[in-house]
Amino acid sequence: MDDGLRERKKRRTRQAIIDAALELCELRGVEDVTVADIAAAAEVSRRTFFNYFASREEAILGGSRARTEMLAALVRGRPAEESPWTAIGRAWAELLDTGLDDLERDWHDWLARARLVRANPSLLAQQRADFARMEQELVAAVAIRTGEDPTDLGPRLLVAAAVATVRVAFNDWLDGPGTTPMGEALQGALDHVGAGLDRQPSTT
Amino acid sequence: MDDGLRERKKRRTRQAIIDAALELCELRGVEDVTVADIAAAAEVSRRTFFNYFASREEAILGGSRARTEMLAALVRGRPAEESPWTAIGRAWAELLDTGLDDLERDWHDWLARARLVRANPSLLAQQRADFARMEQELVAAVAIRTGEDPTDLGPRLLVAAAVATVRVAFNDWLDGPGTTPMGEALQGALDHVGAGLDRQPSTT
DNA sequence: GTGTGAAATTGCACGCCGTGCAGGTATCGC
DNA sequence: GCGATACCTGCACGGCGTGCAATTTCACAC
Repeated sequence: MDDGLRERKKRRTRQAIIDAALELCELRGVEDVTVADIAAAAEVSRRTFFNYFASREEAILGGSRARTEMLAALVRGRPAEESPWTAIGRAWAELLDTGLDDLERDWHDWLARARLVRANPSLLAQQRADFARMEQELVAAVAIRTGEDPTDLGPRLLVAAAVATVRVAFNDWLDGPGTTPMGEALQGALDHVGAGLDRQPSTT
Repeated sequence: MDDGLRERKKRRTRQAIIDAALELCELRGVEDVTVADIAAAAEVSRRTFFNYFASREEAILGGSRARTEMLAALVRGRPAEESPWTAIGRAWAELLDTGLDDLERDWHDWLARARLVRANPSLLAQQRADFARMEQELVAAVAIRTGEDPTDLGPRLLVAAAVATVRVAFNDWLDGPGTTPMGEALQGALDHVGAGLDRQPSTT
């Protein structure tokens, strides 16, 4: 993992910026936090902030890339006999179980960020960009599983529908009382959509 | 339609800004066009530009709101016996046929903007915001059709999948040779996804 | 046509964002 | 130790988006 002093310092600085951004936003509201504020709280210069993140929003939503890559890896690791749709659902379950839930703080921060986005539309663009990246990663992962080309329409449609489903289910879960585990909500939505959507309500 | 001099002037100004933005971007590239440039080309002050559009990107992608509302209206107008999924597909076909195709210039500009977005990722955020708005409008329209609540999970999942499908199919069509009409490409993708995605490739 | 109120346009100023550049500082490999 | 290299920092700059007050333009009644 390249554990020189240099790399460790960089990781610490990066995390300090992410933490400072989240904390300040929770404390004072997203709109009242400037890059200069975050940089000061993380004890770096404003210029250094931009060496780590391309925008204020990227720092606030920080770390989504790592989670996305983990999800893609989990999809690639699912048994080959699972359909792509099922594999994506199971991979999400794995991510929620092992990737986040035992790291208490990660899970807490994740929820905090999700609530920030819901409360503040100015972060929506960044979140959608994150979802777009997730889509790309998952298309690649699915294409490897099925032997298709990542530029084929099939896997792209499948993954786009899956990501859209997860996004809606996730937001719905956030609005709810939070009594049922999120994994179940996700799985339910994926089952619902995966079974086909072109049904008359009356034929149900 | 409120045809005072005032309103007509406002519409003309708005359209002048949209046209100037698109033309300058096609001519010099999106990154080399500032708000001041657009304002000058449209013969308004920079400040007035911001009275009409909240951002540079909004002007470049201008007019998407009107199309979205037309699409929602078409969905509401589809026969009640059509499933929501089918209704969305048919509404899109109608929009492509009557809403755009006979207005030659609209269609041309629409394609130009789509190519701008593909060539320049800085516009992606705005395009995604437009799709998000479309999702909201369509959820409302579908909920009216089915008598469901717009906050229910069902219509939101259905519409999210439909919009994602349209987005992917549209981008795929843009990359292709353009020989087959776009309406067919859209319909094919919607049929594919609507039939259900949780299938093993081998069972096809 | 003329006055009056409402609405739109404009210029100005401001704070913030994101980036290129140049010089200083810390780390690495040897 | 000691260059080479990567990183941090301050500075300056252009561009964005907005509040504000002055000014122009339009609508409407008389």
